[in-house]
Order: sequence, then structure tokens, then C-alpha cells
Amino acid sequence: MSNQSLVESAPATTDGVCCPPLVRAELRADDAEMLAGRFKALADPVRLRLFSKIASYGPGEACVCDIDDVGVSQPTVSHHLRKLREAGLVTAERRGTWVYYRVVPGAMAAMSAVLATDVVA
Amino acid sequence: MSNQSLVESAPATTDGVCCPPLVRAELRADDAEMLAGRFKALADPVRLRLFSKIASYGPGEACVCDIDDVGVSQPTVSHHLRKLREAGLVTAERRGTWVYYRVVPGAMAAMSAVLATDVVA
DNA sequence: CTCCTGATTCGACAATCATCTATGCACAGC
DNA sequence: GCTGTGCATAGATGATTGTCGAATCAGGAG
Repeated sequence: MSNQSLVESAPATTDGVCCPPLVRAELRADDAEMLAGRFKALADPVRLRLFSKIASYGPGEACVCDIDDVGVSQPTVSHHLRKLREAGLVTAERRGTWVYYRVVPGAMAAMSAVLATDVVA
Repeated sequence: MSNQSLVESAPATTDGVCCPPLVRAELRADDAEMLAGRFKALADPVRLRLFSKIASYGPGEACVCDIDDVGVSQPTVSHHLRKLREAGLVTAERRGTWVYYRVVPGAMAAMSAVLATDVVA
């Protein structure tokens, strides 16, 4: 089989929330572990720019071929995109020659909710 | 003078926002650098638990003496608290024997806003 | 089939980081 | 003054990470 699947480890919660806001209650150890993984995925300037590029691209989809001005080599871009995939923040789909990336619905909102200070719900 | 000041490098924006949401526009390089620093501060399970402990402690203040069950040694806790200070997420104040930590007002909200998907403002 | 191009993976390297033990500073009480 | 406790710092070390060049895989075109 091909080992170039573009589908990663399928993190536990790809779209839903995980835990109450940080100001609400003390974080459980396993929740902290999971959340840290997501924050770590955004804890790099290159990945942040890639993620922002994808998220702000019209309907939330961007071709890898459009990404070339982040200051690192193309293999490095691919490496960072993989990290974002493994964190469950983006998904990749190959259509013909090119690969298109889009943000996982709800992933950003979940992280935003954890950091929220004015609890609405 | 004492080199144990508890006051760190005074990050640029300790309370305000920095940039539009990631879905809004592509992140600028220097903004990405700055934001990545903040995400990196939360990209560790221990720091997340410390931060959550401080943030959820009544009026948002916690004594270091209350922190002892995160699974790492006391110097390591101090090291992580320093990282949180340097990232502008918490501030420390010595009152007599103990040191009290509190979250920087607006720091969480700013990060949450960057990740927001439903732009209210 | 044979090229050619786009994208991922591999292997290696330097740099950063999380953790520890040992030490030093700040304050309270004697 | 001295002593004890709380917290921060210093130095060292093993692990993780960001980066690259080279090689490999996937598809389209001739």
C-alpha cells in the first residue's frame, strides 16, 4: 500500500470541544496533554502563517502550490503541514496534480473557546 | 541590585490585541513571530495546568505554595512560571513570604480573539 | 512507456527545550 | 546576628524540534 496517505493519526476530537475554559476550572492532566499538543502545533511562526493562509483563503481551502513565500524550503513546508494535519487542525485532499488543504471545522473554535474569558454559554 | 526581580522583558502588548483573526487575513511575518511565542508558552502540559490553576483561582490569583501536584520538581515549576511571565501571560508579585501569580488581563482574550471563527466585532 | 513537475518522506544536523540537582537570594522569626 | 522556609537561578543532560538536501512517490503530458 501507499505510505503517502495524507491522512494522519485521527486525533480524538477533530471538531468538538474538549474541556471547560481555562478560567472556569483547573485543567485535568490528560486534557492538558491533549490541549498542549494543539497549542504546540501553532507554536511556530511558519505554521501559524501556513494555517492563517489556509484559513483565510476564500472558502478555507488553499493549494500547496500557492504556498511559497514563507521563507523556508518546500520540504519544510510539507513537514509543517504534516504537523498541522497530525494536530487535527487541517485536512488535505489530493485532486489531480495538486494537494488542497482546508481547516478542520470547529478546530479553531474549540481552541478559542478554551481561552475564552467571557463565558457566554 | 537584586537580580531576582520577578519582572520580565515586558512584552510589547500585555493587554491589547495584536492582529485580525486568522480566518480574516493572512498573518504578517512579525505578527506570526509574536503570536507563536504566546502559543509556545501554552504548548506544554505543565504550563497549561499552571496557567489554568492560576486563572481559575478565585479572583485569578494563586500562591506558588499552592502549586505542588503537577508532577515536576519545584525548580521546574519556577522555570515554567518564568516562561509564562516572559510571554506576558501572568504577572508575579511578592507579598511577604509568598509569591502570588495572576493572569494578565486581556492576554487570554487576545489569543482567543485571534482564533475566533465567528467574528463579532 | 518515458519524461517532467508537484508533493511527501528520509536521514542528518544544529538549536531549542524540559527536567533535574545543587546553589543562592528574600523574608520571617528567633 | 543566626536559622529556617519559600522561591528563583545556575549548570548539566537527554529529548524534542526546525531546517535542509537528497531521494521517493503520485499524476499529467508527450
